[in-house]
Amino acid sequence: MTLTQLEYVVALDTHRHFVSASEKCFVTQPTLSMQIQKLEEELGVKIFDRTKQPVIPTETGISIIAQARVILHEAGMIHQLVSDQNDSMQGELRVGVIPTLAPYLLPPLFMHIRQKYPQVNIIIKETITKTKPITKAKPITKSSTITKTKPITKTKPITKAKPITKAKPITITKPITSNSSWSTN
Amino acid sequence: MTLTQLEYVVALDTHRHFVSASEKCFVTQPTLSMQIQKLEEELGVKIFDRTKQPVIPTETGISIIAQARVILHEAGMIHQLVSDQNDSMQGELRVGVIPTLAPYLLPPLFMHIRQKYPQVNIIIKETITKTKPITKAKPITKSSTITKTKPITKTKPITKAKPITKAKPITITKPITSNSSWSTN
DNA sequence: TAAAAATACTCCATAGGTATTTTAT
DNA sequence: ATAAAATACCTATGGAGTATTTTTA
Repeated sequence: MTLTQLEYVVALDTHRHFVSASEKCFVTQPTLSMQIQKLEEELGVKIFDRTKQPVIPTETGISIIAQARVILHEAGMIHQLVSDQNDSMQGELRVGVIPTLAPYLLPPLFMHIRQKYPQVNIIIKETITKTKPITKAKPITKSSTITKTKPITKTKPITKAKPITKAKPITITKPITSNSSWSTN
Repeated sequence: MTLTQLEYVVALDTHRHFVSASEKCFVTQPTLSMQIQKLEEELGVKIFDRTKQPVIPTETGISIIAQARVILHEAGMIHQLVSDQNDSMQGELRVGVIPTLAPYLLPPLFMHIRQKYPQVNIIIKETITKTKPITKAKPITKSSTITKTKPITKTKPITKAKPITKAKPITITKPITSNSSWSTN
């Protein structure tokens, strides 16, 4: 059993026609035909009744197709899950610190946040104790829209602090996208 | 993304060790290693932190593994589903009919039931109108335990009725079993 | 220095394609 | 007669193996 086979089954159920289904899957009719045959053979059940026109799912076929949809959906969630994890933390994080502590507190915090949530823009405000120490920040939203944030390049306090050594470069790893239905990309 | 890859991921999470995991999957260490790398590459995320000993899942890895388990479970349900459909109807079906109608009613009914629910043992009782026409039958249970039923061979009324022609042989189609975790066989 | 994981290659099983035949409208 | 699905055959991608190197305890 392959995710691809399940895709084909769902496509065929949707179109009830081998040629149209195969086109939607960007493969040829024999390919789709063969893969469905293979799955049927593996499961030991006919999924579609080809004697009818248009093709119609069998009794068991109906439940198999339903389950196939579930699986493909769950499979798609994996991609979803990854991009969520990448994008979930984005926005501004405004931090106020008193100058004395800044060099000690900020660098490790910074490194950690930059690595884990590269889309979070940290804004430091050094203040003295009397003024309101922490500015109310814009909420960090879970969003997939790319809100352009200014890159974190040499904010004042950082330059004063101990230089961040061995900071791993923030690599933008783009997943290899495919146009399959269970891929969310 | 492959179901196999997800299997490997789950296995590695379980054993936290490439060699042991690969053994449980009946493949070699490089094979498992490669497939996990491929998946990581496709998703654009490291799933496991190999710098630690034993290997531990990354932040995102944890959620991916959880989802992988869901998918494999749902995939296993397909096999489950098929055997359910085959085995769900089993037991005895006692039918009482008056002799006059028997030849007309029984053959088509019989064929249908034998084809669809081969594990159902049909027991016919021909009676005259006065006696209780339908014997209370044992409930047809949904069970996976194989209760040995007497094969349907030449029950009285059938021989009298019009011979069942073109009855498709009840083929026991055994799916090609594999010992993978998402296969229920 | 032993293990554990990654690489390098080789092989072959099979997904996929092209051409054609068979089977239904 | 025509469209649809199956079959035959070929190609090539990639899953899996063996051998080896790199790497971490």
